[in-house]
Amino acid sequence: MISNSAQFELMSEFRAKCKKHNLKMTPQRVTIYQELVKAKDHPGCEDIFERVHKKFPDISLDTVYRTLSTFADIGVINQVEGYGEAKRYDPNTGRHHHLRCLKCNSIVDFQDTTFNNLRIPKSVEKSFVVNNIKVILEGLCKECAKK
Amino acid sequence: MISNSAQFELMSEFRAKCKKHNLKMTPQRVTIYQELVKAKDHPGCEDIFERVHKKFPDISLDTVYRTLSTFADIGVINQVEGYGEAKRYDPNTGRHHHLRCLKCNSIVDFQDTTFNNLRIPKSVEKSFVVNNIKVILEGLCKECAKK
DNA sequence: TTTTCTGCAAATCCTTTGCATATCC
DNA sequence: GGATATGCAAAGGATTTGCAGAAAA
Repeated sequence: MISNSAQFELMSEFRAKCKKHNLKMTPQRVTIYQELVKAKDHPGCEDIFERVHKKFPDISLDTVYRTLSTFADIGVINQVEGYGEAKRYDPNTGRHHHLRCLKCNSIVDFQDTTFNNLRIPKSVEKSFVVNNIKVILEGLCKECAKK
Repeated sequence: MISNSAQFELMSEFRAKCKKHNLKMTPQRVTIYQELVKAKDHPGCEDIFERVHKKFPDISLDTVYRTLSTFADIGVINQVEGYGEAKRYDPNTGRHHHLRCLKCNSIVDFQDTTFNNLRIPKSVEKSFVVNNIKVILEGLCKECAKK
């Protein structure tokens, strides 16, 4: 549960970040953000739309799409797996890790012994059967970093 | 570059796995698999289709979709980020990690100090600007593991 | 008043499905 | 010969886009 003061703080941060990026405060944006903060299930656009729609029957689905995308752009929220992109496949079924460029979407394999030997935390073992550990480094590849 | 003998070995493994899962060997499947093994770019369905199409002009796009999906099911290849699923968002922008259930698609946050303190490998630093490290444990959640 | 956002509708992209025919074992 | 795979066409789901009117700064 989030305390009232924490919620208030989140809300001011949100307003500050919007201001910084010249985003106007609209009731749609506020409602969507509030609904997001409550969510513990890493919801998709449709999920958020359904929840927001109860309080705000006139909101349209594409506003939710646009808003979530904008929020992610300015770092108010994050996108998680999946990325809404097309499926991609890897013929290398051995242990390895990925660099993922956020700009050009390239994925490059790399090896690292520390990452290979990560142990599953005890606390996780009790509630989850882990098949595999993925380590993904997200950022910019050499070419994209130049620009 | 993959040596001829390594390529031959991959091919026998491939045939063995197909046999085990009662998959027939068709020229489409062989061609798709060969094209995949050569790929270093974690291609999508459309990519594979274009490459295969040059050698095999009669192949259809949906065969490629079906085949790649089948290959992933039997573990001949792996799906990587993205998963072809809808976008999902996380209001928690702080450091944390994810458990991802492969069956029900739930994503649950967890904390772990070891994972929090992973260092970016030196070899990576030279060729990549890392924004964030993601650790994702994939497997089955408690409910799905029961079945 | 100017810039930005929203809702609507249409378009686009990715993926799956049903079915008849062709192919593999 | 029997089971399975393929190609075609159509459907389905997710996401984006253009545009005119509405709302925020």
